[in-house]
Amino acid sequence: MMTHPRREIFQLHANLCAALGDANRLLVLYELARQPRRVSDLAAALELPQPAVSRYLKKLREQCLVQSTREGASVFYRLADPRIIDALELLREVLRDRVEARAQLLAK
Amino acid sequence: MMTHPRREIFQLHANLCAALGDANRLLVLYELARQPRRVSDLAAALELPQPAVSRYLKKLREQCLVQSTREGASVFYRLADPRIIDALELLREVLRDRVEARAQLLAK
DNA sequence: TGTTAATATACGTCTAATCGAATACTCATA
DNA sequence: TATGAGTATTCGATTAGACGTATATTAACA
Repeated sequence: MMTHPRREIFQLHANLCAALGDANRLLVLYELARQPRRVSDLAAALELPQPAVSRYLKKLREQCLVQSTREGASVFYRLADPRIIDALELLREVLRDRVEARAQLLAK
Repeated sequence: MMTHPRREIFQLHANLCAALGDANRLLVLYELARQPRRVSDLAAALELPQPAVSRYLKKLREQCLVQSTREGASVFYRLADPRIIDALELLREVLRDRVEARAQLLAK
């Protein structure tokens, strides 16, 4: 599978997008965009169980969307690249327009 | 589930991203960015079976990423919003830097 | 070295996504 | 209205993803 070199790039691209395709992982990314955080603080802030947050971070790490640095017993995570939020914001604009368009239709 | 209004938005946002999380759907989007196309032309250009392409288009349509207009027996699809490609290109840059960083490490 | 706090992983389960193949639908035209 | 081209959907099977819970790992420090 995926012998075509062009398709391989699209597969990597898709893997990156797929990592963004989960509401909780987006919450994690946006929280980290506000400020770097320890895993436990992240879990507390988002009101999510710690093992779940660790799993989200793992997937985000695998796609190089976040970076981690250990400090003593804790591990701090930060956003790997601000362009990630830029891209997400673009999509959110598209989403907003979509919702508005739907509202317009209903208002008619 | 998903009573929190903030989380609902993130869910919609995630659904949008998830629609981008498939290599073939990305191929479709980029092909449509080049020019609007009929389903069959799209299938031929991408060397993918037509029922598969229709399925990809369906999911993209559900997320308002593409628009369709019927013309006789054919259906033309076009990109719904150029910002989609902008967002994808941002992510592709992140991807490129990631690959380069990996290459740097290997070259050392 | 034993204990505790912090983080990561493993396991079992359940749901959702994907695919190929077959088929149904839609529209124009004879 | 029967036909054919173009498109969409269904079906069954397989695979991947997400979750909660339990447990393992790591590091600091008594």
